[in-house]
Amino acid sequence: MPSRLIVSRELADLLKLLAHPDRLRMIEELRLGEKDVTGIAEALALPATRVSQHLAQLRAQRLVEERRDGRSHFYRLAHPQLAAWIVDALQFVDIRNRLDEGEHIDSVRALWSAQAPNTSH
Amino acid sequence: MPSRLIVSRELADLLKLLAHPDRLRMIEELRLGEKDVTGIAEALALPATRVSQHLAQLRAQRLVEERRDGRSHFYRLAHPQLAAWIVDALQFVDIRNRLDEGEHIDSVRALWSAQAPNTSH
DNA sequence: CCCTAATCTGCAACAATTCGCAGGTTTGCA
DNA sequence: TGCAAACCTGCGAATTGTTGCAGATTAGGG
Repeated sequence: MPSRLIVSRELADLLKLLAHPDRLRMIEELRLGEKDVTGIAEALALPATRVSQHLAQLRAQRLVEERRDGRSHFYRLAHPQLAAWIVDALQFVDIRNRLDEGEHIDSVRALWSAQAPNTSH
Repeated sequence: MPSRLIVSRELADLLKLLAHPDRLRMIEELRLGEKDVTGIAEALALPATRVSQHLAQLRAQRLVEERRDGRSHFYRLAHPQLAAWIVDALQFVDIRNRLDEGEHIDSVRALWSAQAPNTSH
């Protein structure tokens, strides 16, 4: 009965997929709704190719869903609660000597989930 | 204000640390209380050296705390709620064609958190 | 003091991930 | 049909992660 082993591998694969700064920001970016590749790339100041590669990975494990409209591909979170679950992880990051001195965990949490600083509109 | 970038990197580091089947099982193993290196190694059928290496990583990011008693080093979760948070991630793993057909998410969840099958006592 | 148990650390080989770039596909429009 | 916009995929080089093994450390017991 190696189910336990199997589950630990599945979980590890999921966490590995999430364990990249760009992908985390992308998920956070999709928190409020769908967005197309170019939109994500601009919001996060990343090359569109990289965003596309990340999206392919997220898509492969069904974390995002795609909708095509003309030449644009819109992506949305398959599980909207994923973003909230990720924010919950902040309680486990080691605060000492990380995050510039004086920053409080709650302010960081608020900032992370805050609306992006409107790169364009 | 690159705080957002910094936070995404911190989160990614944390998830990267968790994204290993052995380490996930170790954390689950510590869910109910402290255990020494040999105890963990036996319960999970892993070489003690590997367990020690994993523990060093978890320790470095303060996810586990150490207590020494004689020659044994007992480890415990720094944040007991971490184990529950990890179990929550099961809702995001893609079920199709993973987990042997017919297995239900709830049964997997129960199995994962169930007491280990007593390898020895 | 010496031996052993329990654990830790350093290192090298191997494996996996990341990322840019080149080239391909699909769609809209003239 | 031809062209350009928006995306996707394949590939190779550089980086990063994993793991066993050999050799320290630390502590208990003669």
